[in-house]
Formats: sequence, structure tokens, C-alpha cells
Amino acid sequence: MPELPEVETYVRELAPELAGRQVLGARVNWSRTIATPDAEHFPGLIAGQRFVTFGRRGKYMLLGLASGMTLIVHLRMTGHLRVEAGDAVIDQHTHVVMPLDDGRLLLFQDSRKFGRIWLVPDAEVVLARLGPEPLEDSFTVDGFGLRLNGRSASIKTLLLDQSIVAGVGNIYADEALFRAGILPARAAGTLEAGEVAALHAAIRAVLEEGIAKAGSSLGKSGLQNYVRPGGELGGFQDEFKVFRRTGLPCPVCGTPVERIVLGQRSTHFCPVCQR
DNA sequence: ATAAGGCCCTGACCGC
DNA sequence: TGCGGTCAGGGCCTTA
Repeated sequence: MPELPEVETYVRELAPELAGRQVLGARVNWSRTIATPDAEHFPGLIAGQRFVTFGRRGKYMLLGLASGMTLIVHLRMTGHLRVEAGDAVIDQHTHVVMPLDDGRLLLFQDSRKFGRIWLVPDAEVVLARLGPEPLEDSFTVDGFGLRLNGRSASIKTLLLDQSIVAGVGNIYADEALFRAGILPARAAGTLEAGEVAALHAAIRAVLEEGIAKAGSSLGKSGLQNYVRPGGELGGFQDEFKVFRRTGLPCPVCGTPVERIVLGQRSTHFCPVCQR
């Protein structure tokens, strides 16, 4: 699943491909992909726009345009944004086709159709609910602790809440909780100060390691939820300690990794190393 | 305000 | 081999 490290990799690797390129127009094959404006008006509004800046906020890709507008892309589960040759085959999963001024095509593909695209004058309107960026100074131990204080929901559930901290998804939540030695089912408000600090540090560590490995590529047999824009796989899936390792030995103590469901999400942990 | 559950989607997988 | 049922899950929505 594209989470913060995967989206960061996307932005870094797409930037050199798109910098200075102009979009000539768009064909929308699945209208719900376009969140803002509506799919009918999107082609006219994107035509003539030129990419100048590249950023990320949480799991949102921010493609800044010379007009001052921002093309925002959220890949959700299975979205892919890639630049391909002008004669590339447009398959049934390609929901938006944007020809570029160099003859290539910017494609948005998404088999699950959960991904969304916005073209807006003010990106903040779309991003308003997001909590702090975990790798920036605005994400502090104290602020994190305040957000968890008094909450009865499980810490795992709150790590997935993008208003608590932006960019953490199911993979990095489980891996961060393992590294911090905290059981995912713990009520968030019961974490002690030392545990909050350990989790804060673990979140940063797993995200940074994820970025260094260009993200996590996983998928059931062949179908990858995430591949880098150029088609290569990420490498962080080989570093998982607990995620999707149910029944396999904990790399620290050898106890079989357990799986439970929290907040309707698969959750993996070591019952001995995590307390 | 918080917590819990449903919904959107489709490909992979499982059991019969 | 074919087929129906189940699972995966990010973010948003509704309900209590």
C-alpha cells in the first residue's frame, strides 16, 4: 500500500520526469477518480498547465503548477501514476490519460478505483484535516502525547488516523509498534511517557528506513499494490519484522507472530516483545 | 468529541 | 474447471 515512504519515492522519482513538462489535456475514463473539479471540467482546466514544483503531505502527492494551482494525487490502495511513451497501451485500469508536450503520456492507473485526483487553487483545502508531518520538527513527542491522552481507542487505530500523524498506514503502524515494544491493542491513553517517546522515535525510524529502501512492494502473487514510477520494486518488504508474518518467528525472540483485527485492519505483533 | 461500523472497488484466493 | 464467497484496506460517511 502506498504510505508515506512510497509516496515520497513517487514524488522524488517523478519530479525529474515531469519538471517543466506541460499537460496538453486529459481523457477521464472513470469519472469518480477526479474529486475536484468534476470530471467534466477537469480536462479543460488541466490543459496548458506546467509542472514546476513537487512535494508531499502525508500520503498526498502535490504537483505544483506554474499557474499556482496544485494537482493533488492520492494513490490509496492500488493507484499508480506513471509517465509512459505516447504509444503505450491504455488498459482497463487506466482511468486518466494526460498527454504531455514531449509526446509522452502521464497515466493514472488504479485497479481498485479508490485513488483520487484534485486540481485546486489552494491545496490546503484538501489537506486541512491532516496532523503533523512525522519527519518534520512539527511532530513532537509532547504534541503526540497530547493527541493520545485520554483516548480509549487502540494505539494501532490512532496511528492510522491521519489527523494524529500524517502518512502512517497499516504497514508502518505495525512495524513502528513492534520496534517500540508496544502492543497494538493497548488503549492509546494508557501509554506511559517513555512509551510515547519510544513510539515517536520508532515511527520516524521505520518511515526513514522505508524511504531509504524506496518503499514496500507487496502483493498477492504477481500483482503489486506499489511499484516505483519506473517499474522497479521497493525493498522495505524484506525488512518487515511482523507485518504479514503471521505464524513466522519473531526476529527477536522467535515467538510466532500473531494477527488480530483492530479498526477493521489486519494487525501483526509479537506477543512477547510487545507489552 | 469519540468510537465503531459501513461503504467504495476488484483481483486473488479458498473450498466445494 | 467452474463458481460463489471472502478478504484486502485508506479515507470518508453515518450512527450512537
